[in-house]
Amino acid sequence: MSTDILSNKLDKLFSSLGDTTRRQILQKVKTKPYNIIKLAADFNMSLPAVSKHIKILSEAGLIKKEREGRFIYCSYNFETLKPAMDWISEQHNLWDKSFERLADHIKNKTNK
Amino acid sequence: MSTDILSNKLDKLFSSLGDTTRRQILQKVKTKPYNIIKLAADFNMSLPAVSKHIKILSEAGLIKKEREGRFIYCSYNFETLKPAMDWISEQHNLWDKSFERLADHIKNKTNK
DNA sequence: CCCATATTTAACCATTTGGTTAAATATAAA
DNA sequence: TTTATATTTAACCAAATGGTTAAATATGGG
Repeated sequence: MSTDILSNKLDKLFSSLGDTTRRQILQKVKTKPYNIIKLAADFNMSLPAVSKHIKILSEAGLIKKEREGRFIYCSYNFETLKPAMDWISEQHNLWDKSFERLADHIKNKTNK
Repeated sequence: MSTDILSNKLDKLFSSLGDTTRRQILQKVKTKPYNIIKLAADFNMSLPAVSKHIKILSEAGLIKKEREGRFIYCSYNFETLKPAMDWISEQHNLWDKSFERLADHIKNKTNK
């Protein structure tokens, strides 16, 4: 995957997570799928507002919508979080390396 | 920490990461501190634009600004990523183990 | 077919975001 | 003290965000 497409994915992923309501929606669908009306009932918010949040989560790839009759059930695509996890892990690796550098630096200093 | 303050922190944290330029800035300061002008030089963007991005990262807690004479150096607060990592790690039990290892690792580092 | 229900779209609004250029401020250097 | 340099603030702009209400569009059940 090219870097800019990944960037775009990460942009959508991280910014979709940057909203409390959306993280709460994900918490809700964590255990079982919900339809929009049931989801909206828990947030003091209009149906279209919730619908929009779900659209954003859906476009980020975090939830999957499946129609069953009149209802559309939203479920959690956990695996979509992986690139975000990877990105953060990568920062951690860099952190590790910075510690290593620091350690080397100190080691070199003390050896001289 | 109360839930809504944590929410607000996560909102800032995740949405500050939801921009390619800001993630690139973090990549830049990962190895060594940079001043704004040096940072801006690498992005085809005006100084005030970069300054604003840095303000956002700074308010999210991801970078620390320190003045040295005329320069302000930006460095990476890696440990600020922990709540984001924790949030993601809570999303799926399957991932818990690997994240716990990572979290413990970072916790040990930050506590020293 | 008609009706009720589930969801989305349209139109609107206020605020935020991400960029610009120009002016202001802070500090060091001469 | 004057001047140069580093950074921020001000003022502006277009587009995106997060919400609303009202209308439109499925879909299933009588």
